[in-house]
Amino acid sequence: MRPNKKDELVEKALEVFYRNGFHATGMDLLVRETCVSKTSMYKHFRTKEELILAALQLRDLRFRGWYTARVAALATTPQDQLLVMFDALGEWFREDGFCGCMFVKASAEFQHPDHVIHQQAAAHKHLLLDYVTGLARAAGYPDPETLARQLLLLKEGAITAAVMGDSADPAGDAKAAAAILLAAARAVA
Amino acid sequence: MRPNKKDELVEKALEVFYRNGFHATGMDLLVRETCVSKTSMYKHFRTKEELILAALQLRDLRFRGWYTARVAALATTPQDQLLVMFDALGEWFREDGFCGCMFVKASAEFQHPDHVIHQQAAAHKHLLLDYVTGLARAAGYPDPETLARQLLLLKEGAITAAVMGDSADPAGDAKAAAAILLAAARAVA
DNA sequence: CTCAAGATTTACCGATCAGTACAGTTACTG
DNA sequence: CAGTAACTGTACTGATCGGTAAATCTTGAG
Repeated sequence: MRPNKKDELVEKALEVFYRNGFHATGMDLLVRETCVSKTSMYKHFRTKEELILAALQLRDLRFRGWYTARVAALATTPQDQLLVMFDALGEWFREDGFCGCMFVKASAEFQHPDHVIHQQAAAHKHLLLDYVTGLARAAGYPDPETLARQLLLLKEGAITAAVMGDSADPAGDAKAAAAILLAAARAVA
Repeated sequence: MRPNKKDELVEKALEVFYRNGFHATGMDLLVRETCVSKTSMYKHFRTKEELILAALQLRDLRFRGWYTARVAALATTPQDQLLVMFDALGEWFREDGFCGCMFVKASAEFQHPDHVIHQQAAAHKHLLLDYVTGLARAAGYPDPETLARQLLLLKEGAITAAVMGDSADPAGDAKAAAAILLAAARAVA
């Protein structure tokens, strides 16, 4: 049971779950794609649910890492970062293989709020909210909590729009709206 | 084959799919819940996919009917309706048994953009966009298309937030943000 | 080399999946 | 009443679901 083997399994599972969905992906398929036997798979993860949770955790770390780094690269001041977070979003939308937010999909497939998977998905969103709230506070806005929640509404809405194809440039729409909200929030200060 | 029997089946399927998910709901369960034999079920709908499409169509008609009626009841002018659409949204969130947008969930479970179910889900969102664009145009805003797209970002984001529990009152946050966007759009005119 | 301990594979479990063959039942026609 | 056409219920199909028992292979110690 090499420790890196387990990571490979999670990696592959993440990819397949993201592309295929959770219920629609059977353990047999995962076993086939990872070139590992079923028993070995179940040695690493006692249930499918455990594997899903591991995949979501990896996704959370990776996405938040990429996203915050990208935002930091695109702008230096918290004020500007609140805007370029929508540019980073647009880059994500245009990536090959983009098909929505894994956590939204997870909570859609495991709907019950008490379900572990649903809660882990919600936790990811909460961490993102904390991140944006921190930016808003650092930028000196009054009521950074409300501002962050509203910016996240735009972000989540843009993801949905990107998946459902309502708009040619959902991230751009969101960024324009965000600029208005930011200006208005600043005026109140 | 009474015509109303088919409607009952769609009705029940809609409820179970909404509560349980699509892949997670087997035809056996639906047959059990509708008190109809499997053969009869497959007489009305040749495949599960056909049943899902019928359920989505009913949901589309019903939700848009309810939503536009509720908005019309809460305000008379298009200008005010663009705001109270978020009050109606909040009422929906607080309904018993609310568990997100059926079309978002459908497109999450049937991800491929070419899939019939995905497209039918996208069509619903497009009809809603047309509705809001119409309101924005009637209210006399310049660039009603962009304004409508941005308001819908807030609406979709609020739905996600309501499902994932980021916020105590996502509809209220969205309404406040919408008010700012509306004022800014008016100022440009 | 021998031999035990751990990891891996094969083959399988009962349950459930979407979908169907066929016999039985009903209801309308003459 | 007989005949028939439409409908319904039972019982089943092969495939796949998540998960496992027992056999096989690998490995390191003595």
